[in-house]
Amino acid sequence: MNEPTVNRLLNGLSEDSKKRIFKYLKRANLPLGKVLFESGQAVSCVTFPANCIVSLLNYTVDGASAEISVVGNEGVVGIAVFMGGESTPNRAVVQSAGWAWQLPAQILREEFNGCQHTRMMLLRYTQALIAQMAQTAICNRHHSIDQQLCRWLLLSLDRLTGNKLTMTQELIANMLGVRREGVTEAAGKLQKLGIIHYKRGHIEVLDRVKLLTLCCECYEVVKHETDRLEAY
Amino acid sequence: MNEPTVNRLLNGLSEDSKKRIFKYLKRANLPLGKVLFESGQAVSCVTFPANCIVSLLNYTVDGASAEISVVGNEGVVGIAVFMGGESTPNRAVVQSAGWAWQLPAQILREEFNGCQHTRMMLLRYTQALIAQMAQTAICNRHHSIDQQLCRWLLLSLDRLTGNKLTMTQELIANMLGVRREGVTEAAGKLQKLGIIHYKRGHIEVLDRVKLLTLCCECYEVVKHETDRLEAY
DNA sequence: TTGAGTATGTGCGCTGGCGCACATATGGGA
DNA sequence: TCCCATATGTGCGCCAGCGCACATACTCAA
Repeated sequence: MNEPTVNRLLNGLSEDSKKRIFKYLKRANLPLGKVLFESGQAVSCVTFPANCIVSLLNYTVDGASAEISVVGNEGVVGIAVFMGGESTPNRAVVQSAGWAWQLPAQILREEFNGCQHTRMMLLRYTQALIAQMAQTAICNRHHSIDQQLCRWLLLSLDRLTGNKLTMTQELIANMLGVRREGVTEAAGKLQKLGIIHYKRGHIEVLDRVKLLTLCCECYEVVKHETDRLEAY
Repeated sequence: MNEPTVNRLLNGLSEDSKKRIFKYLKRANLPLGKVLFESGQAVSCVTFPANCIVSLLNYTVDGASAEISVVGNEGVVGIAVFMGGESTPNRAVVQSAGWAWQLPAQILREEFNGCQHTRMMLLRYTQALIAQMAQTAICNRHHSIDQQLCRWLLLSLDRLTGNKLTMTQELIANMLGVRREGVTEAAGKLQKLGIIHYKRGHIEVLDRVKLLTLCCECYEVVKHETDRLEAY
Protein backbone atom coordinates (compact mmCIF):
# COMPACT_ATOMS: atom_id res chain seq x y z
CA MET A 1 0.00 0.00 0.00
CA ASN A 2 1.51 3.22 -1.10
CA GLU A 3 -1.30 5.68 -0.48
CA PRO A 4 -1.27 8.49 2.07
CA THR A 5 -4.22 6.72 3.64
CA VAL A 6 -1.96 4.09 5.17
CA ASN A 7 -1.65 6.64 7.92
CA ARG A 8 -4.90 6.40 9.80
CA LEU A 9 -4.90 10.01 10.85
CA LEU A 10 -4.51 11.19 7.25
CA ASN A 11 -7.08 8.64 6.22
CA GLY A 12 -9.62 10.09 8.62
CA LEU A 13 -9.51 13.58 7.11
CA SER A 14 -12.38 14.88 5.03
CA GLU A 15 -12.23 14.51 1.23
CA ASP A 16 -11.85 18.28 0.94
CA SER A 17 -8.87 18.30 3.25
CA LYS A 18 -7.29 15.43 1.43
CA LYS A 19 -7.64 17.27 -1.86
CA ARG A 20 -5.91 20.33 -0.45
CA ILE A 21 -3.19 18.56 1.49
CA PHE A 22 -2.20 15.38 -0.30
CA LYS A 23 -0.42 17.10 -3.16
CA TYR A 24 2.08 18.50 -0.68
CA LEU A 25 2.87 15.16 0.91
CA LYS A 26 6.31 13.74 0.30
CA ARG A 27 7.31 10.19 0.93
CA ALA A 28 10.33 9.79 3.18
CA ASN A 29 12.31 6.74 4.10
CA LEU A 30 13.23 6.82 7.74
CA PRO A 31 16.15 4.66 8.86
CA LEU A 32 16.49 3.39 12.40
CA GLY A 33 17.86 6.07 14.69
CA LYS A 34 17.03 9.00 12.41
CA VAL A 35 16.30 12.13 14.45
CA LEU A 36 13.26 13.98 13.13
CA PHE A 37 13.78 16.94 15.40
CA GLU A 38 15.88 17.84 18.39
CA SER A 39 14.70 19.14 21.70
CA GLY A 40 13.91 22.82 21.40
CA GLN A 41 14.40 22.89 17.66
CA ALA A 42 11.79 24.48 15.42
CA VAL A 43 9.74 21.88 13.56
CA SER A 44 9.68 22.63 9.83
CA CYS A 45 7.66 19.64 8.71
CA VAL A 46 5.38 17.10 10.29
CA THR A 47 5.65 13.36 9.82
CA PHE A 48 2.82 10.88 9.36
CA PRO A 49 4.30 7.40 9.90
CA ALA A 50 3.19 4.68 7.51
CA ASN A 51 4.96 1.54 8.67
CA CYS A 52 7.60 3.06 10.92
CA ILE A 53 7.54 3.95 14.59
CA VAL A 54 8.80 7.19 16.08
CA SER A 55 9.64 7.70 19.74
CA LEU A 56 9.43 10.97 21.58
CA LEU A 57 12.24 11.14 24.10
CA ASN A 58 13.14 13.49 26.90
CA TYR A 59 16.61 13.83 28.34
CA THR A 60 18.02 14.96 31.65
CA VAL A 61 20.98 17.34 31.72
CA ASP A 62 23.32 14.44 32.40
CA GLY A 63 22.18 12.43 29.42
CA ALA A 64 19.70 10.02 30.94
CA SER A 65 16.70 9.49 28.73
CA ALA A 66 13.14 8.24 28.74
CA GLU A 67 10.54 7.67 26.11
CA ILE A 68 7.45 9.67 26.84
CA SER A 69 5.36 8.38 23.98
CA VAL A 70 5.47 6.47 20.75
CA VAL A 71 3.87 7.31 17.42
CA GLY A 72 2.93 4.93 14.63
CA ASN A 73 0.50 5.10 11.74
CA GLU A 74 -2.27 6.18 14.08
CA GLY A 75 -0.74 9.59 14.53
CA VAL A 76 1.60 12.37 13.61
CA VAL A 77 4.98 13.57 14.82
CA GLY A 78 5.30 17.31 15.37
CA ILE A 79 2.13 18.40 17.12
CA ALA A 80 3.89 21.60 18.20
CA VAL A 81 3.23 22.86 14.68
CA PHE A 82 -0.46 23.27 15.30
CA MET A 83 -0.34 23.55 19.08
CA GLY A 84 1.50 26.80 18.58
CA GLY A 85 4.69 26.17 20.45
CA GLU A 86 6.93 26.03 17.39
CA SER A 87 9.21 23.68 19.26
CA THR A 88 8.95 21.08 21.99
CA PRO A 89 11.46 20.20 24.68
CA ASN A 90 11.85 16.67 23.41
CA ARG A 91 13.53 14.71 20.66
CA ALA A 92 11.82 12.56 18.02
CA VAL A 93 13.74 9.45 17.00
CA VAL A 94 12.88 6.67 14.58
CA GLN A 95 12.56 3.55 16.67
CA SER A 96 11.59 1.20 13.89
CA ALA A 97 12.71 1.88 10.33
CA GLY A 98 10.19 2.35 7.55
CA TRP A 99 8.65 5.15 5.62
CA ALA A 100 6.33 8.03 6.30
CA TRP A 101 4.57 10.94 4.68
CA GLN A 102 5.92 14.36 5.42
CA LEU A 103 4.17 17.69 5.08
CA PRO A 104 5.51 21.25 5.38
CA ALA A 105 4.53 22.69 8.74
CA GLN A 106 2.87 25.70 7.17
CA ILE A 107 0.49 23.60 5.07
CA LEU A 108 -0.73 21.67 8.07
CA ARG A 109 -1.03 24.82 10.14
CA GLU A 110 -3.25 26.44 7.53
CA GLU A 111 -5.43 23.39 7.20
CA PHE A 112 -5.67 23.16 10.97
CA ASN A 113 -6.91 26.71 11.22
CA GLY A 114 -9.11 26.52 8.17
CA CYS A 115 -10.86 23.21 8.56
CA GLN A 116 -12.75 22.30 11.68
CA HIS A 117 -12.89 18.61 10.93
CA THR A 118 -9.15 18.35 10.41
CA ARG A 119 -8.65 20.31 13.58
CA MET A 120 -10.91 17.97 15.47
CA MET A 121 -9.03 14.95 14.19
CA LEU A 122 -5.64 16.36 15.11
CA LEU A 123 -6.72 17.46 18.56
CA ARG A 124 -8.37 14.16 19.33
CA TYR A 125 -5.13 12.47 18.42
CA THR A 126 -3.20 14.90 20.60
CA GLN A 127 -5.51 14.07 23.47
CA ALA A 128 -4.68 10.37 23.07
CA LEU A 129 -1.01 11.26 22.98
CA ILE A 130 -1.38 13.16 26.23
CA ALA A 131 -3.04 10.15 27.80
CA GLN A 132 -0.14 8.01 26.69
CA MET A 133 2.36 10.39 28.21
CA ALA A 134 0.50 10.47 31.50
CA GLN A 135 0.37 6.70 31.65
CA THR A 136 4.05 6.48 30.80
CA ALA A 137 4.79 8.81 33.67
CA ILE A 138 3.05 6.62 36.19
CA CYS A 139 4.46 3.45 34.67
CA ASN A 140 7.92 4.93 35.08
CA ARG A 141 7.19 5.52 38.72
CA HIS A 142 5.55 2.33 39.83
CA HIS A 143 6.19 -0.61 37.54
CA SER A 144 9.12 -2.98 37.19
CA ILE A 145 11.42 -3.22 34.21
CA ASP A 146 9.85 -6.57 33.38
CA GLN A 147 6.41 -5.05 33.16
CA GLN A 148 7.59 -2.04 31.24
CA LEU A 149 9.38 -4.17 28.69
CA CYS A 150 6.14 -6.03 28.07
CA ARG A 151 4.28 -2.76 27.66
CA TRP A 152 6.89 -1.49 25.27
CA LEU A 153 6.84 -4.64 23.16
CA LEU A 154 3.07 -4.60 22.92
CA LEU A 155 2.89 -0.93 22.00
CA SER A 156 5.49 -1.48 19.32
CA LEU A 157 3.81 -4.59 18.01
CA ASP A 158 0.52 -2.75 17.58
CA ARG A 159 2.25 -0.30 15.29
CA LEU A 160 3.91 -2.88 13.08
CA THR A 161 2.75 -5.57 10.71
CA GLY A 162 4.01 -8.99 11.70
CA ASN A 163 5.54 -9.96 15.00
CA LYS A 164 9.17 -9.10 14.48
CA LEU A 165 11.02 -6.00 15.49
CA THR A 166 14.55 -4.85 14.80
CA MET A 167 15.85 -3.35 17.98
CA THR A 168 18.87 -3.85 20.19
CA GLN A 169 18.56 -4.13 23.94
CA GLU A 170 20.70 -1.05 24.21
CA LEU A 171 18.09 1.00 22.35
CA ILE A 172 15.22 -0.45 24.32
CA ALA A 173 17.09 0.50 27.48
CA ASN A 174 17.33 4.09 26.23
CA MET A 175 13.61 4.14 25.54
CA LEU A 176 12.67 2.79 28.95
CA GLY A 177 15.30 4.92 30.65
CA VAL A 178 16.95 1.93 32.33
CA ARG A 179 20.28 0.07 32.13
CA ARG A 180 21.00 -2.14 29.17
CA GLU A 181 21.71 -5.01 31.58
CA GLY A 182 18.28 -4.60 33.05
CA VAL A 183 16.73 -5.14 29.64
CA THR A 184 18.99 -8.16 29.02
CA GLU A 185 17.74 -9.71 32.20
CA ALA A 186 14.06 -8.96 31.55
CA ALA A 187 14.31 -10.16 27.95
CA GLY A 188 16.08 -13.30 29.16
CA LYS A 189 13.13 -14.15 31.37
CA LEU A 190 10.68 -13.69 28.50
CA GLN A 191 12.86 -15.82 26.25
CA LYS A 192 13.03 -18.58 28.85
CA LEU A 193 9.25 -18.53 29.07
CA GLY A 194 9.04 -18.98 25.32
CA ILE A 195 7.28 -15.66 24.89
CA ILE A 196 9.87 -14.03 22.68
CA HIS A 197 12.79 -15.12 20.60
CA TYR A 198 15.81 -12.87 20.78
CA LYS A 199 18.69 -12.73 18.39
CA ARG A 200 21.20 -9.92 18.12
CA GLY A 201 19.00 -6.98 17.37
CA HIS A 202 15.97 -8.95 16.26
CA ILE A 203 13.04 -9.79 18.48
CA GLU A 204 10.24 -12.08 17.51
CA VAL A 205 7.16 -12.17 19.70
CA LEU A 206 5.96 -15.77 19.89
CA ASP A 207 3.17 -15.51 22.43
CA ARG A 208 1.37 -12.23 22.54
CA VAL A 209 -1.23 -13.51 24.98
CA LYS A 210 1.29 -14.46 27.62
CA LEU A 211 2.97 -11.12 27.10
CA LEU A 212 -0.30 -9.44 28.01
CA THR A 213 -0.58 -11.36 31.26
CA LEU A 214 2.88 -10.25 32.36
CA CYS A 215 2.25 -6.64 31.43
CA CYS A 216 1.01 -3.91 33.72
CA GLU A 217 -2.32 -2.30 32.93
CA CYS A 218 -0.59 0.68 31.33
CA TYR A 219 -0.65 -0.95 27.93
CA GLU A 220 -4.40 -1.46 28.03
CA VAL A 221 -5.03 2.07 29.19
CA VAL A 222 -2.98 3.54 26.36
CA LYS A 223 -4.48 1.18 23.83
CA HIS A 224 -7.96 2.09 24.94
CA GLU A 225 -7.27 5.78 24.37
CA THR A 226 -5.76 5.08 20.96
CA ASP A 227 -8.65 2.85 19.94
CA ARG A 228 -11.11 5.59 20.74
CA LEU A 229 -9.66 7.49 17.81
CA GLU A 230 -11.11 4.94 15.41
CA ALA A 231 -14.65 5.43 16.65
CA TYR A 232 -15.49 8.75 15.06
CA MET B 1 -8.60 41.10 43.25
CA ASN B 2 -11.92 39.61 42.34
CA GLU B 3 -11.90 39.88 38.56
CA PRO B 4 -11.83 36.98 36.11
CA THR B 5 -8.55 38.43 34.92
CA VAL B 6 -6.75 37.08 37.99
CA ASN B 7 -6.49 33.98 35.87
CA ARG B 8 -3.79 34.75 33.37
CA LEU B 9 -5.24 32.57 30.67
CA LEU B 10 -8.60 34.30 30.89
CA ASN B 11 -6.83 37.60 31.06
CA GLY B 12 -5.05 36.93 27.78
CA LEU B 13 -8.24 36.47 25.79
CA SER B 14 -9.40 39.09 23.33
CA GLU B 15 -11.87 41.72 24.48
CA ASP B 16 -14.51 40.16 22.24
CA SER B 17 -14.04 36.76 23.82
CA LYS B 18 -14.18 38.24 27.28
CA LYS B 19 -17.45 39.93 26.46
CA ARG B 20 -18.98 36.68 25.27
CA ILE B 21 -17.60 34.43 27.99
CA PHE B 22 -17.30 36.34 31.23
CA LYS B 23 -21.02 36.51 31.91
CA TYR B 24 -21.09 32.73 32.17
CA LEU B 25 -18.26 32.53 34.67
CA LYS B 26 -19.13 31.42 38.16
CA ARG B 27 -16.94 31.84 41.16
CA ALA B 28 -16.27 28.64 43.08
CA ASN B 29 -14.52 28.05 46.36
CA LEU B 30 -12.37 24.98 46.16
CA PRO B 31 -11.39 23.32 49.44
CA LEU B 32 -8.28 21.23 49.80
CA GLY B 33 -8.81 17.74 48.44
CA LYS B 34 -11.86 18.61 46.34
CA VAL B 35 -12.04 16.39 43.26
CA LEU B 36 -12.94 18.38 40.14
CA PHE B 37 -13.32 15.31 38.01
CA GLU B 38 -12.58 11.62 38.22
CA SER B 39 -10.59 9.54 35.81
CA GLY B 40 -12.73 8.72 32.81
CA GLN B 41 -15.56 10.96 33.89
CA ALA B 42 -17.11 13.41 31.46
CA VAL B 43 -16.08 16.99 32.21
CA SER B 44 -19.11 19.25 32.45
CA CYS B 45 -17.34 22.47 33.30
CA VAL B 46 -13.82 23.81 33.11
CA THR B 47 -11.99 25.50 35.96
CA PHE B 48 -9.74 28.54 35.77
CA PRO B 49 -7.82 28.70 39.07
CA ALA B 50 -7.42 32.11 40.66
CA ASN B 51 -5.39 31.54 43.81
CA CYS B 52 -5.73 27.78 44.13
CA ILE B 53 -3.68 24.93 42.70
CA VAL B 54 -5.07 21.84 41.07
CA SER B 55 -3.13 18.62 40.52
CA LEU B 56 -3.74 16.17 37.74
CA LEU B 57 -3.14 12.68 39.07
CA ASN B 58 -2.95 9.27 37.48
CA TYR B 59 -3.46 6.04 39.39
CA THR B 60 -2.37 2.46 38.90
CA VAL B 61 -4.89 -0.35 39.33
CA ASP B 62 -3.55 -1.05 42.80
CA GLY B 63 -3.97 2.49 44.01
CA ALA B 64 -0.50 3.95 43.60
CA SER B 65 -0.60 7.49 42.32
CA ALA B 66 1.52 10.14 40.69
CA GLU B 67 1.00 13.75 39.83
CA ILE B 68 1.48 14.31 36.13
CA SER B 69 1.05 18.06 36.16
CA VAL B 70 -0.09 20.97 38.22
CA VAL B 71 -2.33 23.88 37.24
CA GLY B 72 -2.48 27.32 38.80
CA ASN B 73 -3.70 30.70 37.60
CA GLU B 74 -1.64 30.33 34.43
CA GLY B 75 -3.98 27.71 33.07
CA VAL B 76 -7.19 25.78 33.00
CA VAL B 77 -8.35 22.42 34.29
CA GLY B 78 -10.35 20.30 31.85
CA ILE B 79 -8.59 20.60 28.51
CA ALA B 80 -10.44 17.48 27.34
CA VAL B 81 -13.40 19.77 26.76
CA PHE B 82 -11.80 21.42 23.78
CA MET B 83 -9.38 18.64 22.87
CA GLY B 84 -12.40 16.56 22.01
CA GLY B 85 -11.90 13.59 24.28
CA GLU B 86 -14.82 14.39 26.58
CA SER B 87 -12.94 12.69 29.39
CA THR B 88 -9.36 12.03 30.40
CA PRO B 89 -7.92 9.05 32.20
CA ASN B 90 -6.81 11.12 35.15
CA ARG B 91 -8.21 12.78 38.23
CA ALA B 92 -8.09 16.48 39.07
CA VAL B 93 -7.67 17.29 42.76
CA VAL B 94 -7.34 20.60 44.57
CA GLN B 95 -3.89 20.64 46.04
CA SER B 96 -4.04 24.09 47.56
CA ALA B 97 -7.38 25.56 48.62
CA GLY B 98 -8.65 28.78 47.14
CA TRP B 99 -11.11 29.90 44.56
CA ALA B 100 -11.49 29.68 40.81
CA TRP B 101 -13.71 30.65 37.96
CA GLN B 102 -15.78 27.93 36.40
CA LEU B 103 -17.36 27.88 32.97
CA PRO B 104 -19.80 25.40 31.41
CA ALA B 105 -17.95 23.10 29.04
CA GLN B 106 -20.25 23.96 26.14
CA ILE B 107 -19.54 27.68 26.37
CA LEU B 108 -15.80 27.17 26.20
CA ARG B 109 -16.16 24.66 23.40
CA GLU B 110 -18.12 27.12 21.29
CA GLU B 111 -15.67 29.91 21.92
CA PHE B 112 -12.79 27.58 21.12
CA ASN B 113 -14.30 26.71 17.78
CA GLY B 114 -15.48 30.20 16.99
CA CYS B 115 -12.54 32.36 17.95
CA GLN B 116 -9.08 31.74 16.60
CA HIS B 117 -7.33 33.85 19.19
CA THR B 118 -8.95 32.03 22.09
CA ARG B 119 -8.12 28.77 20.42
CA MET B 120 -4.52 29.80 20.04
CA MET B 121 -4.29 30.77 23.70
CA LEU B 122 -5.79 27.52 24.91
CA LEU B 123 -3.64 25.37 22.66
CA ARG B 124 -0.47 27.18 23.61
CA TYR B 125 -1.31 26.54 27.22
CA THR B 126 -2.00 22.89 26.45
CA GLN B 127 1.39 22.68 24.80
CA ALA B 128 3.02 23.95 27.98
CA LEU B 129 1.04 21.42 29.97
CA ILE B 130 2.30 18.65 27.72
CA ALA B 131 5.85 19.81 28.28
CA GLN B 132 5.27 19.69 32.00
CA MET B 133 3.94 16.16 31.79
CA ALA B 134 6.90 15.01 29.75
CA GLN B 135 9.33 16.52 32.21
CA THR B 136 7.48 14.96 35.11
CA ALA B 137 7.79 11.59 33.43
CA ILE B 138 11.55 11.83 33.17
CA CYS B 139 11.87 13.32 36.66
CA ASN B 140 9.94 10.32 37.97
CA ARG B 141 12.40 8.05 36.29
CA HIS B 142 15.74 9.60 37.08
CA HIS B 143 15.68 11.96 40.03
CA SER B 144 15.75 11.42 43.77
CA ILE B 145 12.93 12.15 46.16
CA ASP B 146 14.97 15.04 47.54
CA GLN B 147 15.19 16.65 44.13
CA GLN B 148 11.58 16.01 43.31
CA LEU B 149 10.41 17.54 46.55
CA CYS B 150 12.34 20.70 45.70
CA ARG B 151 10.78 20.77 42.24
CA TRP B 152 7.34 20.28 43.72
CA LEU B 153 7.78 23.04 46.28
CA LEU B 154 9.02 25.48 43.66
CA LEU B 155 6.23 24.71 41.22
CA SER B 156 3.69 25.18 43.99
CA LEU B 157 5.30 28.37 45.21
CA ASP B 158 5.15 29.89 41.74
CA ARG B 159 1.40 29.42 41.75
CA LEU B 160 0.78 30.99 45.15
CA THR B 161 1.18 34.40 46.68
CA GLY B 162 3.43 34.35 49.69
CA ASN B 163 5.75 31.56 50.73
CA LYS B 164 3.48 29.36 52.81
CA LEU B 165 1.62 26.28 51.74
CA THR B 166 -0.89 24.14 53.58
CA MET B 167 -0.05 20.57 52.79
CA THR B 168 0.66 17.42 54.77
CA GLN B 169 3.57 15.18 53.96
CA GLU B 170 1.08 12.42 53.28
CA LEU B 171 -0.47 14.44 50.44
CA ILE B 172 2.89 15.43 49.02
CA ALA B 173 3.82 11.76 49.01
CA ASN B 174 0.70 11.01 46.98
CA MET B 175 1.60 13.71 44.51
CA LEU B 176 5.14 12.50 44.05
CA GLY B 177 4.05 8.88 44.07
CA VAL B 178 6.42 7.95 46.90
CA ARG B 179 6.15 6.84 50.52
CA ARG B 180 5.13 9.31 53.17
CA GLU B 181 8.27 8.41 55.13
CA GLY B 182 10.35 9.33 52.13
CA VAL B 183 8.87 12.82 52.15
CA THR B 184 9.40 13.10 55.92
CA GLU B 185 13.05 12.34 55.44
CA ALA B 186 13.53 14.71 52.51
CA ALA B 187 11.63 17.50 54.26
CA GLY B 188 13.70 16.89 57.38
CA LYS B 189 16.88 17.53 55.44
CA LEU B 190 15.51 20.77 54.02
CA GLN B 191 14.41 21.85 57.48
CA LYS B 192 17.83 21.11 58.94
CA LEU B 193 19.41 23.24 56.23
CA GLY B 194 17.10 26.10 57.17
CA ILE B 195 15.48 26.10 53.76
CA ILE B 196 11.98 25.37 54.91
CA HIS B 197 10.05 25.45 58.15
CA TYR B 198 7.65 22.58 58.67
CA LYS B 199 4.79 22.40 61.11
CA ARG B 200 1.94 19.92 61.00
CA GLY B 201 0.51 20.56 57.61
CA HIS B 202 2.07 23.95 57.06
CA ILE B 203 5.24 24.56 55.11
CA GLU B 204 7.02 27.86 54.93
CA VAL B 205 9.77 28.29 52.40
CA LEU B 206 12.53 30.35 53.97
CA ASP B 207 15.23 30.20 51.32
CA ARG B 208 14.01 29.88 47.78
CA VAL B 209 17.48 30.33 46.32
CA LYS B 210 18.95 27.39 48.18
CA LEU B 211 15.93 25.36 47.18
CA LEU B 212 16.80 26.03 43.56
CA THR B 213 20.34 24.78 43.98
CA LEU B 214 19.13 21.47 45.41
CA CYS B 215 16.54 21.01 42.70
CA CYS B 216 16.96 19.08 39.47
CA GLU B 217 16.70 20.96 36.20
CA CYS B 218 13.13 19.80 35.72
CA TYR B 219 11.74 22.82 37.51
CA GLU B 220 13.54 25.23 35.22
CA VAL B 221 12.47 23.36 32.11
CA VAL B 222 8.83 23.45 33.14
CA LYS B 223 9.04 27.07 34.24
CA HIS B 224 10.59 28.04 30.94
CA GLU B 225 7.70 26.50 29.03
CA THR B 226 5.17 28.19 31.29
CA ASP B 227 6.89 31.56 31.00
CA ARG B 228 6.73 31.38 27.24
CA LEU B 229 2.98 31.72 27.58
CA GLU B 230 3.38 35.28 28.80
CA ALA B 231 5.30 36.39 25.73
CA TYR B 232 2.51 36.65 23.23
C1' DT C 1 38.83 -17.18 7.09
C1' DT C 2 39.78 -14.02 10.30
C1' DG C 3 39.58 -10.06 12.97
C1' DA C 4 37.23 -6.02 14.66
C1' DG C 5 33.28 -4.05 16.13
C1' DT C 6 29.03 -4.68 18.13
C1' DA C 7 25.49 -7.21 20.91
C1' DT C 8 24.42 -9.96 24.70
C1' DG C 9 25.17 -12.68 29.20
C1' DT C 10 26.68 -12.59 34.00
C1' DG C 11 28.44 -11.54 38.42
C1' DC C 12 29.65 -8.59 41.80
C1' DG C 13 28.87 -4.81 45.63
C1' DC C 14 26.13 -0.61 46.57
C1' DT C 15 22.23 2.32 47.55
C1' DG C 16 17.67 4.54 47.26
C1' DG C 17 13.42 3.68 48.17
C1' DC C 18 9.97 0.28 49.91
C1' DG C 19 6.96 -1.99 53.52
C1' DC C 20 6.24 -2.37 58.09
C1' DA C 21 6.07 -1.34 62.93
C1' DC C 22 6.21 1.68 66.14
C1' DA C 23 7.18 6.08 69.08
C1' DT C 24 6.07 10.74 69.53
C1' DA C 25 4.02 15.26 68.83
C1' DT C 26 0.19 18.38 67.84
C1' DG C 27 -4.08 20.76 67.83
C1' DG C 28 -9.02 21.11 67.68
C1' DG C 29 -13.26 19.63 69.80
C1' DA C 30 -16.04 17.70 73.79
C1' DT D 1 -8.82 20.81 80.33
C1' DC D 2 -8.16 16.46 78.47
C1' DC D 3 -8.58 13.26 74.69
C1' DC D 4 -8.12 11.41 70.38
C1' DA D 5 -7.63 11.61 65.63
C1' DT D 6 -4.14 13.06 62.83
C1' DA D 7 0.65 14.30 61.56
C1' DT D 8 5.38 13.47 61.89
C1' DG D 9 9.88 11.03 63.32
C1' DT D 10 12.65 6.83 63.27
C1' DG D 11 14.45 2.34 62.82
C1' DC D 12 14.63 -1.88 60.97
C1' DG D 13 15.22 -5.61 57.02
C1' DC D 14 14.60 -6.16 52.07
C1' DC D 15 15.09 -5.81 47.13
C1' DA D 16 15.01 -3.71 42.46
C1' DG D 17 17.85 -1.43 39.88
C1' DC D 18 22.40 0.84 39.40
C1' DG D 19 27.43 1.14 38.03
C1' DC D 20 31.11 -1.40 36.81
C1' DA D 21 33.89 -5.05 34.95
C1' DC D 22 34.26 -8.57 32.29
C1' DA D 23 33.23 -12.94 29.46
C1' DT D 24 31.22 -14.49 25.56
C1' DA D 25 28.83 -14.63 20.93
C1' DC D 26 27.51 -12.99 16.62
C1' DT D 27 28.13 -10.59 12.03
C1' DC D 28 30.06 -8.28 8.49
C1' DA D 29 33.70 -6.77 5.78
C1' DA D 30 38.34 -7.27 4.28
